[in-house]
Amino acid sequence: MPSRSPSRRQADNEHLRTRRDHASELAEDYVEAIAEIVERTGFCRVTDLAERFAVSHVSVNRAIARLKRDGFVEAHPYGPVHLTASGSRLALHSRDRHRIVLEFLRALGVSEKTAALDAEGLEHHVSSETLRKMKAFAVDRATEG
Amino acid sequence: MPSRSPSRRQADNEHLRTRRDHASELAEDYVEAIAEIVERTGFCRVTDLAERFAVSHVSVNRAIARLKRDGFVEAHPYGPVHLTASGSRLALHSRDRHRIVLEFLRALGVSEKTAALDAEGLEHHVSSETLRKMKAFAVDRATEG
DNA sequence: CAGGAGATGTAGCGTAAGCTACAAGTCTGT
DNA sequence: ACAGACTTGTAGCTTACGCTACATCTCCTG
Ligand SMILES: [Mn+2]
Ligand SMILES: [Mn+2]
Ligand SMILES: [Mn+2]
Ligand SMILES: [Mn+2]
Repeated sequence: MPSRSPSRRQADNEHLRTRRDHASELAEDYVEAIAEIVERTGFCRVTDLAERFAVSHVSVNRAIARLKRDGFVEAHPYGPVHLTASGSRLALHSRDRHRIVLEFLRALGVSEKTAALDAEGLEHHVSSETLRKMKAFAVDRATEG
Repeated sequence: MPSRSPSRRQADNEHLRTRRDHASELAEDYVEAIAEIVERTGFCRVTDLAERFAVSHVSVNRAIARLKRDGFVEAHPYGPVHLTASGSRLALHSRDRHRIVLEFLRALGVSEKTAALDAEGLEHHVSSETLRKMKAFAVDRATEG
């Protein structure tokens, strides 16, 4: 008789993939936010991030500690938060992807507010293959009618 | 001078929305899996779920405890897992949404394997508005060329 | 050059999810 | 009917990421 559950390579497990996406999500959102805040205001403080993410400053502190540990940011007590080279690269990558997903949703006809809300979660689960398709679609809709 | 950060309603915070999406994600995926396994094999055991999600049976046990607590499943020691009425409703809803997202990715031209991988994470961040657009797009591509 | 407001840090807590190791139940074939 | 294989349960650990309460620092303003 056939086995109840045919074996499949781990790499093909969708849930594993999703858990991995989530493991890198916080770092991606933080470096993206830090880059944006620095650009806009000159420097990024704990409070800015707390407001951005709608969490307490304590949660931000702990997140920053993890980002430091992972080499994405540099920060000293009572000082502003800076991106490392690695953090900057990740920020650029994340921002690009975020923009493409957002543009794509707009091109699909989703309202501005909904697009912004959905994109924040969606972006972390979009593979490079899907991202390419989204980009092509958005560009298509922009050039043609 | 203008405040460094213009105030915004909490409901508009994208990260808050994303965190809420994640809070309901496990329940959605579990009831969806339970419904599918019951349909296919007649009943759903702890082991089936452990394999499906690629986690240990311990993680499944704890997840089932939470699902019980939240009224989505009924289960007794050493017995199979059943969906409650509430759990069945959630399963149907989740399965519909999952299918639409998957169909949509296919219609976009994403490969079968990638579509399956991406859909598992994406589905939880798709608002009803975006889902409608995705459905329309998929249907469009199916009927026309 | 004090206050005091606001920002930051720390202690301690909670829940969700993951794990290994071990204990105990169930079920099947001989 | 029972041995062994498989399944399920439990104890105890870990990390991520939320929180409140309280302590401390910084920086502006009178
Ligand atoms: Mn995001
Ligand atoms: Mn997600
Ligand atoms: Mn699903
Ligand atoms: Mn899913």
